[in-house]
Amino acid sequence: MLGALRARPIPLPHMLRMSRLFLRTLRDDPADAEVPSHKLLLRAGYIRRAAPGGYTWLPLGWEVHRNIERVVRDEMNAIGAQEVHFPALLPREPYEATNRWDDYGDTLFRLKDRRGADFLLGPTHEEMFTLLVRDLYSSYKDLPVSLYQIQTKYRDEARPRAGLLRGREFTMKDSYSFDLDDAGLAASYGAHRDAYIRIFDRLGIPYVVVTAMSGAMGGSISEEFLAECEVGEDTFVRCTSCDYAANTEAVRVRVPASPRLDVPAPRVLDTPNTPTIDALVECLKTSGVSAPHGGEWSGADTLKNVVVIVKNPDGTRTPLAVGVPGDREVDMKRLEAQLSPGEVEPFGEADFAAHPALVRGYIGPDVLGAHKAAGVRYLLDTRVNEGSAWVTGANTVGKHVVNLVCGRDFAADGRIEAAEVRPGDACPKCGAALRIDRGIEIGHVFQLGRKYAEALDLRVLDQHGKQQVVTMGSYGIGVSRAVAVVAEASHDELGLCWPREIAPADVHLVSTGKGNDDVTTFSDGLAAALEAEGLKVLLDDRVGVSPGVKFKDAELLGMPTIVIVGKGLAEGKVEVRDRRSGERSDVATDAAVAHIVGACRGRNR
RNA sequence: CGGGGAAUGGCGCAGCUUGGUAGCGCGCCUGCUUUGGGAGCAGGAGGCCGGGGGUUCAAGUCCCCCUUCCCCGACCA
Repeated sequence: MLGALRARPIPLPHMLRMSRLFLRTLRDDPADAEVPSHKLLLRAGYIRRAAPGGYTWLPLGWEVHRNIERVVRDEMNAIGAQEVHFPALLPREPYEATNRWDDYGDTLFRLKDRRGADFLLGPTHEEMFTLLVRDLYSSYKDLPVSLYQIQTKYRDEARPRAGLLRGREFTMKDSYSFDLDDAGLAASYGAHRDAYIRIFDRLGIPYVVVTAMSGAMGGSISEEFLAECEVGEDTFVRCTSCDYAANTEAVRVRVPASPRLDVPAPRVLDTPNTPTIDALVECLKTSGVSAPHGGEWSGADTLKNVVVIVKNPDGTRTPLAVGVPGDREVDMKRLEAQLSPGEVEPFGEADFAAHPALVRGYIGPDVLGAHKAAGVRYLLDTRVNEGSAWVTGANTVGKHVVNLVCGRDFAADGRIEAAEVRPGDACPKCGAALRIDRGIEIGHVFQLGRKYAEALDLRVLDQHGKQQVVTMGSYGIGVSRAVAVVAEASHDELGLCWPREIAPADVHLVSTGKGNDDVTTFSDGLAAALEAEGLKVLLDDRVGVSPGVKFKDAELLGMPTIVIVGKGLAEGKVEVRDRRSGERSDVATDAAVAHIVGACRGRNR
């Protein structure tokens, strides 16, 4: 009877034995995975989908996750931040006090307990941290302080996708700084920003720091760490000459002053069948009317007035007209970011019916503005600057106005950045051409200011015994997302290639032995010797699995160093391969430990 | 939330058009052979065909509803 029980070798402290590891790799790509990180993490047995937008971490995946946590903790502790841990299940009241119960919209996971009381699953924890500090601290002498946690966060995303890259449950490190004054906040912010740079460098993630909008969080100065990534969801601009980089939502266009052209008085033209900019331009070209700049008419000479509905958090709907150059689309993301927490919706049939002064395709500034005929607030894009001349709708079907000069012939209720940004546009900092790239947000730092402290009454006594509202910073890193981002940044056609800092093991030792031969004995001894040197070893000690399968698995799993003990042993050699470069070398058995340790310590990537 | 595709064993897929015993490859189990690039032979286990309603003598297959997944758009660590 006892003989029928499987032998259970006592594992060395860190040893991962594939014969016992809870792992099943897949030969084929899962059908519902699209992006490389999702496919590979699934195929290599790091994660498994358990719910819409929710993933189970298998042993190797969780190892990577913990390694990333370790790097994050290292660097957070190094700047003096202290770790705490809140519940993920939170009461409604604090979020009510800051209005985020409503402002967060449908993305907030709301639920009720058995008595019908409202709860939420935390999407971020500004409120809880603020309350915690308020409860315990009341003096300037207690500041500054920075607290952080590594927590499971919940967002009821409209569309979870791409595996770990955007789930509804994910792990985030969020930290919060508390300072007495703006200089202190700037220092805390700077410390976090520097720590983030060290963290992402250590994780081997290529990233760009871009200026960002603070969005629904409120606050002012804000930067995002974007991993450059083709499958990323953020679009950002970067200067081809200077160091300017910004999220497209946050780009602030600088338009040179318009030349003071001597533009004739405006006049109305018959422009039949010109509800679109293209049709209008064609019509102008054959109209005999010349453009104020003397050149040929183009879409850039037209002023397009787009009407949208702004849906406010309280449910009310306000129309808004935006004037942009006709050759550019309104970038709804940019627009919405500036109207936050309002949401932008298209102006529908019913809305046109409710505003008869708005003639679709021929809307002009004459009727736009809070106190004009249509009663619609009117904002002009930055590109429509003072003194510039335009062709625009005459508020009558088939008619447009030419030579309408901004400031001279029309005005708006204000300004807004609404027009799309395009590659080649001028950099707001140095004027060189901008390029546009995609990235995925892996970190976000911003100076929250006093919004939360005010809403939740976080004050301390200053040196003069006066109450001062504390100023806060908020800093996030997507930990689970980082796992996918590293996989995205670091793989090839064969599989994953983990940077050494976060790999589940330093060495993947492939033993082609049959269980009771020299190869097996040597492999076990080598693995133990490497462990004794402080390396983590994943030992493929499976018997009856062909070498080809083991090689494929080693490449798929992605440990930085692969050691093969097999037929070379007869000549006293083992093979050492670098997973990333593919570089391989035969090493004498008696030099193997030193060589492998050197390979693992010599480079850190 | 709009538009498009899909859901059949752990994974990849066929079967649906034309209703009638649920199949193939991989993986898994047993035995023998094999052992440096996802092995061979033989024998097995494993499936309320996403869920619910209908039509029918009979539904994986036809009809309706729901859920989930993927892709493209609107939103985020």
